[in-house]
Amino acid sequence: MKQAVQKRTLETRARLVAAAKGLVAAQGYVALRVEDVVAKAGVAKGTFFAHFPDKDALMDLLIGAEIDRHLDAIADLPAPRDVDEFVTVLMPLLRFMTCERYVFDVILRHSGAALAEEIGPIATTFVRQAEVVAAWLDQGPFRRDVTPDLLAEGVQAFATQAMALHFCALHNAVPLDQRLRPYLSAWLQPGI
Amino acid sequence: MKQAVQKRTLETRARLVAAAKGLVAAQGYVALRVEDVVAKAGVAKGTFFAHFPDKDALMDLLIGAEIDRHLDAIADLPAPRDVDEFVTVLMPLLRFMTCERYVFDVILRHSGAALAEEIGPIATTFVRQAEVVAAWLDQGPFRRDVTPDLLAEGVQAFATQAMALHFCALHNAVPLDQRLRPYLSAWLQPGI
DNA sequence: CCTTGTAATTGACCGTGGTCATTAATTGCT
DNA sequence: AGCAATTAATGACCACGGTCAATTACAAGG
Repeated sequence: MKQAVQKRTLETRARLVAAAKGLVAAQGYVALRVEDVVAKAGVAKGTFFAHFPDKDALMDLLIGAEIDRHLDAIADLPAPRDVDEFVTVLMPLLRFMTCERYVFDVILRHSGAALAEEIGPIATTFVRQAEVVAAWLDQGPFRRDVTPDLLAEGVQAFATQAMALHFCALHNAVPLDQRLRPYLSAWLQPGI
Repeated sequence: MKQAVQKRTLETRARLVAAAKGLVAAQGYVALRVEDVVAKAGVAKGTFFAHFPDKDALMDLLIGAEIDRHLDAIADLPAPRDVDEFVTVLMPLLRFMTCERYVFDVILRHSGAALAEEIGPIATTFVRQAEVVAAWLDQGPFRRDVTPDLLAEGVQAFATQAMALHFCALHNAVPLDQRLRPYLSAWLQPGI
């Protein structure tokens, strides 16, 4: 006896999303409160959680949509001919991803990876880890070729890395693209 | 009229940390509640926040300490001679970092980077992004050599990437080390 | 040993995300 | 239209991190 989804349901959901978008446009993502969303949408709090498992799911939706818009703008472009072009094309997307610390955190949480920040104990351990690793690499035999998929994953890894470092107090003097370029040069064009 | 730090202060802090460690050992990191910590330490809730800016700071401390222990075990070892050894040596640390999803999130937050997960809207955009990038890379002129520091940063980026993917429902069938090896091969030994 | 200034502690209180038993609206069926 | 079954909406309630004005413990000077 499965019933079709009610029109009312879609309307409510649309009102919630619209309200959320309005509030985000006005005050940014961090400041978004579920209570404000339901108030603006004119529904009860419980209703929100009947439509979204939690607040993060709404954020996922909103931010995901925005990322999609950027990808739409990128997808049709001709393939970049070098790293500089590559980075340039990617920048608008990366700038959105780093428009707010909170946004980046949400993206991390809903994606899956990370690197070096403030200067708490964990950050310190990362610095140490970097030193240890660097010492190893200084004396090992290393370096040749791979698949596009693997390369693409690598680009994501380095982009994430660059963005993460961008939020680190000690490093955010360097602009994001300047941070990313050497990574991508080394990854995409080793030995040049 | 600056006064020396009181012995009482150190004791209280030590009791808080000890209580927290005990609770973590018993129930893991996610389940840790500030109220439980103060109860076990025998102090009021406010006291906790006189010693730590927030709960995350405590987590930072606990997890950072654990990471340090792993680095201690690693630092004195002879430099690994190939990627396999490299990965093997790194694994205990990475396994700790991924022992709980929550732990990995805390590390991400206190470090700074990320990649591909569950399969919400954002994850979808990451897949798309990967496709777009892959298509580009398929036809561009790429590849050669760099500094140890940059290499170390790359290792961190790929490790994070691998860990992040490890939490992704679609990918966690592959063991972490198997995921990491191709990354590091490609990054450390391009063209081989 | 009191006094006085500072540091440490307390716990009632708040904000905000999330739950759930109850109530209201819809739909399908006859 | 009337009835039952299902789905949507409600809002009082809870959990838990975090705050802060008030209180207590401490240390130094007289």
